[in-house]
Amino acid sequence: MSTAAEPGLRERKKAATRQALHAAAMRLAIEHGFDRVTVEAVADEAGVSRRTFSNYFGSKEEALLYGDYQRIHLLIEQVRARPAAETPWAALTAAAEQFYLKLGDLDPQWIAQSRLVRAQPALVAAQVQTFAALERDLSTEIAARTGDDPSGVRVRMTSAAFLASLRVALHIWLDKPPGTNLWDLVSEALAEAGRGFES
Amino acid sequence: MSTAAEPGLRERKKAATRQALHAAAMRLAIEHGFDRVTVEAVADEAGVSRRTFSNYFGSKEEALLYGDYQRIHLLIEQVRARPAAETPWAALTAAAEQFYLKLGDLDPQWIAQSRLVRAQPALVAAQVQTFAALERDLSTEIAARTGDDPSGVRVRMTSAAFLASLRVALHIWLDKPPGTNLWDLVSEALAEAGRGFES
DNA sequence: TTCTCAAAGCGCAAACTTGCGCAATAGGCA
DNA sequence: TGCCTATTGCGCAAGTTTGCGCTTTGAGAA
Repeated sequence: MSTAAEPGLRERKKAATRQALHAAAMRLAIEHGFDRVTVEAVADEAGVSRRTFSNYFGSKEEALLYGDYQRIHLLIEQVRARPAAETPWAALTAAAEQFYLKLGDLDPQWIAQSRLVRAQPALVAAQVQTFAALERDLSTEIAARTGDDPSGVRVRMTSAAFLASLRVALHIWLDKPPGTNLWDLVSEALAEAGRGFES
Repeated sequence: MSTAAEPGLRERKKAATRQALHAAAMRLAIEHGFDRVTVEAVADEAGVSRRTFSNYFGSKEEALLYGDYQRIHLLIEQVRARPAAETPWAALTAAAEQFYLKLGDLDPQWIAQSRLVRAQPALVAAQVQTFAALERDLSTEIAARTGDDPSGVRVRMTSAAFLASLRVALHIWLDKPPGTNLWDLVSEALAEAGRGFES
């Protein structure tokens, strides 16, 4: 029961199935377009039943966005690795920077394809849920750093503002021509939130 | 085609139906509990078919939260009435204050009942969508005040931070004992966002 | 007033979501 | 090694969501 211990065969299988469903959804969505993909086809492609699909994901959108979920979750874990001396916001922005700079090294072909999928209105809407689902986790992380109450207004707002920065930057990025640098937008959004809005 | 002109009988009927569906959903949810209410029952209560329900709302949650949607929308419109000399954030906080202070005058009985309904996990999750749906509207309002681009990072972030303040305060409020003052929490959240997070 | 058209209500069908219960199986325990 | 229990996969059924097309009705033009 340590922070991230032994996988165990059972959990491995589960993770594999989830990953397979996500990958299958991505593949089919890129190939045939978002709304020409049925849950049945995805489940089929991943080798499980439709019912099992629903045991893993509540909707097609969730399955597609699971990649984003994992990535942001990873980013949140990187926050923990930041020096304890850093303030929460410093740790967050530093983690975001190392995270998004690495993201730039990905296959441009793949980025272009997934961009098309993510621009789908239904997915943009669902993305909000993905980020909101991570607010608790991030609050816990921030509170652990300062020893504050994870449910306090300050902690919750820091968490919300950070995730809102990522989300807003991503939305703006999707509206811009391909090739636009995402980190520049994230960086600008974080700076605005850092500086505050009352001035 | 002025800012808010003649309703027209057609639009009136539409608004009435939407309102009737929302009211019916609230009534039944308060009476029987959120998950014992079917769309069919709501449509029935409002005197339309299930199909028509879906023409107005994408889900039970949306119908329930339509009240919140209207209220926040109203708040956004009140922002427009603030003096042009005020900065965006000053106008937003001032509008929020007059808005939430008036909200305190509502029937405590009704507040207690709707609190129970809103605490439902499915609704808390859906609430995020409700607020996100208003980000564009609010961005337009803020941009109009300063002459900025409504899609700029600063405007979008101001909008997101303001709505996040309302949302986070609301979530915290739902977790607190009944009778807690909502405006106090909103005020604190707005102050945090106003001051910024980097210090 | 009457005609025309677009929007609204709705039935139908296909797809999606979700609680329930049963069968297979991983993992712990004797 | 062999049993016990909780978890996972999945079929089924009830309920929900959504595209399509038909019918009705408000609103503007003739």
